[in-house]
Amino acid sequence: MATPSSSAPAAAGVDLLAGLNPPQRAAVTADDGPLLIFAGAGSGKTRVLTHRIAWLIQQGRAQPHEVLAVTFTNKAAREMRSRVEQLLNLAAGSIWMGTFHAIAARILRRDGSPAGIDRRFVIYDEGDRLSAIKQVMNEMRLDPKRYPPGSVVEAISRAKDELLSPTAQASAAGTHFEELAAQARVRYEAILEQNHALDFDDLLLRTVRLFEEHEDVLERYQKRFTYVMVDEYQDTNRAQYVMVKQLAGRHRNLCVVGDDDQSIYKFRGADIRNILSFEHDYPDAKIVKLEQNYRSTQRILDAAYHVIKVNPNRADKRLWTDRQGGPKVVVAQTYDEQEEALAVAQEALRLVGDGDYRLGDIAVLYRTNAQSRALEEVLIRRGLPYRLIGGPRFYERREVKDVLAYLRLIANPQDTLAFSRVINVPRRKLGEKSLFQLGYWADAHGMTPWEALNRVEEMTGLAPGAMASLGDFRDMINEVRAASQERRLVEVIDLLLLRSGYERHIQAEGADAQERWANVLELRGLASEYDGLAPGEGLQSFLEDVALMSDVDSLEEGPQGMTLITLHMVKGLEFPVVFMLGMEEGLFPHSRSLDSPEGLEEERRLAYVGMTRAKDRLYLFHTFRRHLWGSATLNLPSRFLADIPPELVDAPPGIPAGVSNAEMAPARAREAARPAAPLEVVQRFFPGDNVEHKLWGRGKVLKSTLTRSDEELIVRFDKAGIKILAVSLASLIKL
DNA sequence: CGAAAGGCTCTTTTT
DNA sequence: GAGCCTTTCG
Repeated sequence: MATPSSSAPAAAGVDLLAGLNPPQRAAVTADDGPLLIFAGAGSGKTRVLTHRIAWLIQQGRAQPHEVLAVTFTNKAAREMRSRVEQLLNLAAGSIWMGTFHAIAARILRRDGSPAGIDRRFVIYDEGDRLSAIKQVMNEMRLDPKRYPPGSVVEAISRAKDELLSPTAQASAAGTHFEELAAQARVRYEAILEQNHALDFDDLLLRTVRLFEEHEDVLERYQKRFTYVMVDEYQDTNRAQYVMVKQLAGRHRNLCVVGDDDQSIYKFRGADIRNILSFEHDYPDAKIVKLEQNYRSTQRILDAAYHVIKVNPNRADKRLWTDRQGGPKVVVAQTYDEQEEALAVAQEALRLVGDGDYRLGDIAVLYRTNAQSRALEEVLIRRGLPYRLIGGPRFYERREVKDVLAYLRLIANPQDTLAFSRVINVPRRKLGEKSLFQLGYWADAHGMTPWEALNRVEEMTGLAPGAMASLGDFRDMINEVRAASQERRLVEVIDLLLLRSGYERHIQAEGADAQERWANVLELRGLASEYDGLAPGEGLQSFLEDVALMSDVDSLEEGPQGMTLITLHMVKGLEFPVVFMLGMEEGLFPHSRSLDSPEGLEEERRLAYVGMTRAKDRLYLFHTFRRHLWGSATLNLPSRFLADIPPELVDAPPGIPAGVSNAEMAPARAREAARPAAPLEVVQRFFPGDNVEHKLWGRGKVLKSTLTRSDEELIVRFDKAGIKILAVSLASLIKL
């Protein structure tokens, strides 16, 4: 073993074992060799991981640069680094910490050339990848309606996760669609190649291949990393699994931390078997289970346990805590999503009013991003501050992508995707014809569009106006590129925004001009952090970081305001008060998950993740009726609710009853008593019909829409105004 | 050539 | 309801 034995004298410094419980201590101080830490929710996982890293260094078992720590978000990596630095009171900059993708990118940039990878490769994000696939499908004359490009992307991505080569993918194809996807991939890879680009999956796949085919490279990394730690191991995919195996192959000091009950990313290739079969892969592995929870009350833990324990094939474990008792879990039904939102607002205000909590202590979780809308409307109307996590993502906004595309083109003229994104933004009077001409000419001469641009004067059949326009564009990019060699990144961006006309272009946009410009400025602000770097280098690493950035990474400690967030993104966070909305069959568990047992199991884990975010109070809401993509649906309570023992649940303490204002208050008792709506709906009302409603009096039907299970009316009442109502619910009499 | 309107599909989660 | 693509119109 390359490291000093574990009997090395302890270096001076903090007592790293103080305050740790016995299993935590065992994990931190474990001897060399494979180590599996089952870390339940709130069991101090990050603490154990950081203390172990610090311990290894403090004990002299490892130098900082010999440690590799892999996380799933940049944020987690940052936090881990700063905590290790705190513990050791030294700069831990030389520890390799980062996401799988960031680490792979780093390796490929340094050592990818033997595998034919250009040091200056660009990273294609989701959007880039999609447009490339669309282009391919266009060439293949595939109808995007029959074969959704998104599904093709998905299929290719899964194949890469599984480390399948294009050939292997083709022979593994079982359906016509999969065959087409495999074919599309071949062409897609060619485009990537041509653009010196790698997509997310490539980062992992190419690293694994590099290690397979160039043993000397692998060996160097194996020797270097005497200790490898992996966080969230339950969410690793095949490629990540193999990469870890390779890197830790020599010293076998592999420490993985995870919780099979919190594996929620199967849809993007995560394979829960990676953690469940760790013992099988490493028979000499030491296993530590962290089951003491430092977050929630015992009631919340018990409720969560009864939901998760239904899953077969889970490692046996159960969380416990010193925090006995606590309020019961509140389960409540509201009439619809508006009332649900009102219930959240009201209860939040009550909690804050009582002085026990601040709004920042409260999180509202939901299954799908679309659910945040009803909530936002209510919160805005009531003037309650909130921060919405997710939704339209910063790095995927048009203006952000435009500016990034410009920067990419400046950094790498071969990036044809960036080229085509900005060539006519803002408009440069280039029509389809001119651009086709350019592309055609480039192809014919085996050039990239940019190379063709450099010889635009030789092109025949190009309108003089277009030729001038293209020439101007080329000169402008060249000017900014020249500047990028000697000026700070922010100055480069300013010059770009000015000279490209993009600034004027954005400002000229109507309604959202301000917001868009604000986003551009925010990007500029992010770029300013790279001003310390050498010109050119700043641009390079900015693009690098941005490509691997996600929105959770910038999730700051909010000073105030409720947090609105999806169940997926909330993993790893905790809040004193948690509302989970839409606990309904079809929504959660989501209907798309119901066709396979594995899908349902994953939904259940998602429920478990959500429930275990709560420290003190947990509210589970479901609605009787919900607008789902257009029409109204009547939903049954989620099966997960039924799994919670009644003694852990509080009857709704009048939450919905007090909430509904008169106009949206169909008494819940009445609803409950009503028989389920018939499956076959017959239209009973027609525009023009005069009707009478118990509460609202007389009115005239404006519109009737049949949904699968109900008839929905828009009625103008003489006194109460225009209302939308469901025939099955409203007692409506035809006059 | 470009903007506007209309029609279509798809609505789970995202490093 | 939204986004994307196509068609249409100026």
